[in-house]
Amino acid sequence: MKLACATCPVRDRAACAVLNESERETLASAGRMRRLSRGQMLFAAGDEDTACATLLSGALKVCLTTPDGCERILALIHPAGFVGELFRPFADYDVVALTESTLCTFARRDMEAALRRYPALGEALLRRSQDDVHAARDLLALTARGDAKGSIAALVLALARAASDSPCHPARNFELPLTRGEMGQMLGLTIETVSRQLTLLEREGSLIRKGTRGIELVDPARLEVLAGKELG
Amino acid sequence: MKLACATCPVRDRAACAVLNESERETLASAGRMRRLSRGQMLFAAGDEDTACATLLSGALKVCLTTPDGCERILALIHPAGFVGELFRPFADYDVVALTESTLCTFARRDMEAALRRYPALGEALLRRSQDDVHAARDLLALTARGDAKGSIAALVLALARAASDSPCHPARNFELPLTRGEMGQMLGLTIETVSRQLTLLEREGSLIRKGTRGIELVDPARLEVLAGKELG
DNA sequence: CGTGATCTTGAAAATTTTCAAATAGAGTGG
DNA sequence: CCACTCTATTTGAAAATTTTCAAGATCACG
Repeated sequence: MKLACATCPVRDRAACAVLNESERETLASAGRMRRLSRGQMLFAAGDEDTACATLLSGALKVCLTTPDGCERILALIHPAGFVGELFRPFADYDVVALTESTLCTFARRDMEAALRRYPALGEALLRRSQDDVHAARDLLALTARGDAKGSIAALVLALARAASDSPCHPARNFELPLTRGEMGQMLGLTIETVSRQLTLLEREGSLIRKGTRGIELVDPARLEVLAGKELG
Repeated sequence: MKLACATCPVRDRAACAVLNESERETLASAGRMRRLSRGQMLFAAGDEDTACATLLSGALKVCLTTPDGCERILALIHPAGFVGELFRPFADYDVVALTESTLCTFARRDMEAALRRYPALGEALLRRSQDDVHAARDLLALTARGDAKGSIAALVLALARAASDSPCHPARNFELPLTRGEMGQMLGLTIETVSRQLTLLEREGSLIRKGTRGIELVDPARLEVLAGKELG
């Protein structure tokens, strides 16, 4: 499917926002729109013909599957996010849709060409890449602190922020895009530990579970304290 | 101190290697050489006049200090590595020398100007930034796997590779650039656990401790197995 | 309204942390 | 060069946390 930048929901937040109309048009002609349903894989680790993509709506996970079959989530991608690795012969990670998602994809060579043609695009991708470094480091700071409750609190807050329209304030009511198992994979905890900690947070009155995926934040401030103010 | 690119030890591996002689000369005139001894801080989190730097020799750690004073190491920087965040008003992390180190530093505005003037430099930094993403994700994959021995094994291997001249093979004998506490800060473990796991690895015959910091790899293959082949 | 997957909960087992000392090392000043 | 001191490391044992194993309970969906 052809791209429709005119109606693109992340038109002025995505990396390509730095391009002018005609530049954008040129780049768009090399791209293709794609729709994924939950669980569908966009790229697989080891793929040779790696591509890259901007996420328009939905959510993706970037994960590593170890030889023994256990999966670890390394990053979440939200709308306007860019995914795919330039300059590398193979993809290193799997990228999978967490929810119904739409994105526009580009062959890597087309993106690399555009990058050389439009220096501003390179700068935009550099900014975005540095944001990825931050995100990975924030997740790192969260993980393995020997404090499961704090990790879960921080993750819930981060997901609440991602679900919110306003950039800083967390949504009060939202749906978790992750299963318990996926939350565990992000934090290095088991499903059972995640479940138990959520139960504890509910008993304490910090949040209320609404069905399996729904969350209502009752006392975000307490979560902040538990989280130790980490994970922007 | 003025830069001496002609004798720079990372002259053709650092980001500035993409510049030609005259371009490099121009950039160099904006930079300053700096020498740090172990424990000295290059940047502190919250600094406003953030700068950036290329490491010529030695090693740096990038770390986050939580409000309650506990420190977490998010990345190690090795020679030819680039450190410092463009495009951000404040530094987010502390950067501290692990060993005697030399580096050349640039004011952020000078580097940003160079980046716009020399698109190839932007591409080089983008590559490097993507490498940082990988490094952070690899560390993430390592951390909090509920398997202290495997984490330590992988970290020792990674440090052995970093200490080696050849890019792929680990050094057989080398000095750890990190204290036990710092290793723990990287992996989310306590000093005692790190120490105990090293003792176990020695008892198993995987390695030999030589003094406090020295390591001889006796059975790297076994470490690989324990590590689960992670952390490039 | 089944049916399979996801989630919750319990209890025992394993691992890690904590607390407390003892040892080894590095650096300093005499 | 040595003794001294301060810091880092190792080790032990108890406490705390998390994982594992095992059932139930719930949910989503056809």
